[in-house]
Amino acid sequence: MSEKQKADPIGKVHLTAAYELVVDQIRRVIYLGRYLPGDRLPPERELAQQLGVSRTTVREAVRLLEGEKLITVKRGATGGIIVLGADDGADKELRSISAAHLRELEEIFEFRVAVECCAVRLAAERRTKKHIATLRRAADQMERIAAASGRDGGSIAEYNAADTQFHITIAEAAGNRYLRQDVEEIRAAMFRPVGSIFEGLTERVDVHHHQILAAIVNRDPDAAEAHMREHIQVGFGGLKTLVTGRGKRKPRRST
Amino acid sequence: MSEKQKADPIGKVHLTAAYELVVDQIRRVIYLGRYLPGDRLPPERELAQQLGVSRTTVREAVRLLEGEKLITVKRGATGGIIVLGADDGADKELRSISAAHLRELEEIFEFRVAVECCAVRLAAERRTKKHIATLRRAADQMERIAAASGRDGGSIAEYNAADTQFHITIAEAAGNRYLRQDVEEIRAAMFRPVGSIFEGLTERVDVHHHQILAAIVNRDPDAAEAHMREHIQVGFGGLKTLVTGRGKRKPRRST
DNA sequence: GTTCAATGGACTATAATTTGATCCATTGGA
DNA sequence: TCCAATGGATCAAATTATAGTCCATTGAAC
Repeated sequence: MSEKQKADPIGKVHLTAAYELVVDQIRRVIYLGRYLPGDRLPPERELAQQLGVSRTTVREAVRLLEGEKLITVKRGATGGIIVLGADDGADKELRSISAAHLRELEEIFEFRVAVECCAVRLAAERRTKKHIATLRRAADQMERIAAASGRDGGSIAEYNAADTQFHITIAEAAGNRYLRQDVEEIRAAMFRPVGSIFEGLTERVDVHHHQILAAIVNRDPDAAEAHMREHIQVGFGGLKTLVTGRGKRKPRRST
Repeated sequence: MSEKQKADPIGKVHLTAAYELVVDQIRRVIYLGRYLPGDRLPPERELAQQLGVSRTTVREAVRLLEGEKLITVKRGATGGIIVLGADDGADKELRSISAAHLRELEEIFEFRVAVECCAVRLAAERRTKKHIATLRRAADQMERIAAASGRDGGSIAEYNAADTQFHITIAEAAGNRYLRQDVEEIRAAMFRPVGSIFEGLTERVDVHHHQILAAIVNRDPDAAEAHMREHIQVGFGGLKTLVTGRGKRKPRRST
C-alpha cells in the first residue's frame, strides 16, 4: 500500500470567546446603521437577555468596544451605552487609506457585484408589495436626506442606514438565504476598514436607486441587474477617486 | 424627545463549543473530498495538534461523528479514524429527498451561479500557469474516472473530489478572498443535505469542464461565465430530474 | 509465538470561562 | 428629597477545555 499521503494539515479551529461574539454582534448592528451615532443601545441587563449571555459577558464586550472608541458609556438614570460617531473617535482611524485597504475594498466591491446583481435579478421576479413599499421608503429617505443637507456631517450615518436597508431588502426579496446572509455580511465588512471614507462620497446615486426600484417593480431582471452593476461600480469608482486624490472634491465639509 | 424606539432585539449569539467547531471542520474536509471513504484521518493526537485543541476535545467530536455514521473508529496499531462511504451509513440518509431539501438545493445552486460565474470571470483574467496546470489535472482526472468506471460505486467520491478541486481552484485563481471562501463553503453545504443523491447523476459534464478551462486559458471571461452558468444549471437540472423521478434513469447501480 | 510500536480509551487535576446573583455608586428627573 | 434607572464591582458555582498519565487493543516485525 502506498502510504505517506494526506500531508497538508487540517486547519486550526478558532475558539471564539463569548464576549468576542458579542463584540462582533454589536459592531454589526452599528455598522448596519440600526443604531446611529448618539443612539443608546439597550441597557446591559437587556442586552444580556437579547444576546443570550450573562451580563458579565456583555460588560466585557462593552469594555472592548469602549476602548475601540466605537461606543461610550455613561452612568446614571439617563446614562447607558451610547454609539459614537466617526468624529468622536479622533484617533480611531487615520482618515488615510492604505493600498492594502484599497485592495480590500476592491475585493469587497467585486464580491458585491457578484452577489447583489444576482439578488436583484431574483428580487425582480419574487418581490412582494411589501418589499416594494420598504424599498420605496428607503429610496425616498435617501433622496430627502441628500436634498436637505447635501450629505454633510450627521446625516451621513442616516443616509448609509437607509442605503443599507435598501440593499438588504433586495436580498430579502430574492428569497435566498445565502444571498441574504452575504449581502448583510459584506455590507458590514465594507465599513470595517475605514468607515469614515464613505463620508467623502458625493456621487449622486439616488438616481440609481430609483432605476433599480423601477426595474424591480416592472419585474425586469435584466434592467435591475444592469442598474445594480452600474450602481456598485460607480460607488467604488467614487471611493477610488477619493482615495487616490484624483478629481479634487470638497474635503468632506466646506469650511 | 420621542422615546420608545429600537424595538427589535439584537439577535442572540451562538456559543459554539470547541468540539462543535472540530466536528464542522472534520465534516468539511470529508465533504470536500480531502479524505475519501476508506481513508484514515490523522491519529487523534495529531488531529488535536493540527486543530489547535486538546485531544479530549477531538475525541468528543469523533464520538459525535461516529454516531452520525460519517466515520468509524478502530483501535490498535493499524486502527484509527476511518471515513465511511455513503453505503456504510445504511440508515444515515433516507435516499429520498423532501421538498424542503429540494428547495434548499435550489437556493444553493442559485447561489453558486452568482458566486462561481463571477469567480470564473475574474479567474479568466488573473489565472497563472500554475492554476491552469491544476485545473487541467482535475479535469483530466474526472474524465479518466468517468471513462473508466462509468460513474459507478466507489469512484464517485473521487470524481466529486476532483470536481471540488476544479471549482475551488477557479475561485483561488480569481484572487478574491470572499469568493474563495464562499465557493468552498457552498460546496460543503451542497453535500450536507443528502450527499448520496449526487451518486445518481449521470449527466456528462466533462465537456463543460473542458470548455470552462479553455475559456480561462484564452482569457475569455464572457465564454468562461457562459459555460460555468450552463454547467451549474445543467447540474441542478440533473438533480431535479433525479429527485422528481422524471426521466427514468438507472437507480444508481444496475443490479 | 513474543515483542513492540502505534493507536484509541479512560481518568484526573488544573485552569479558564461563563453564569447568576447580590449589592454598591451615580445620575437626573419627579 | 426621593427614587427609579443604569452602570460598577465582587464572588461562588457551574461548565468547558487542557495537559498529563496510564491502560487496552491490534497487527506486524522478528
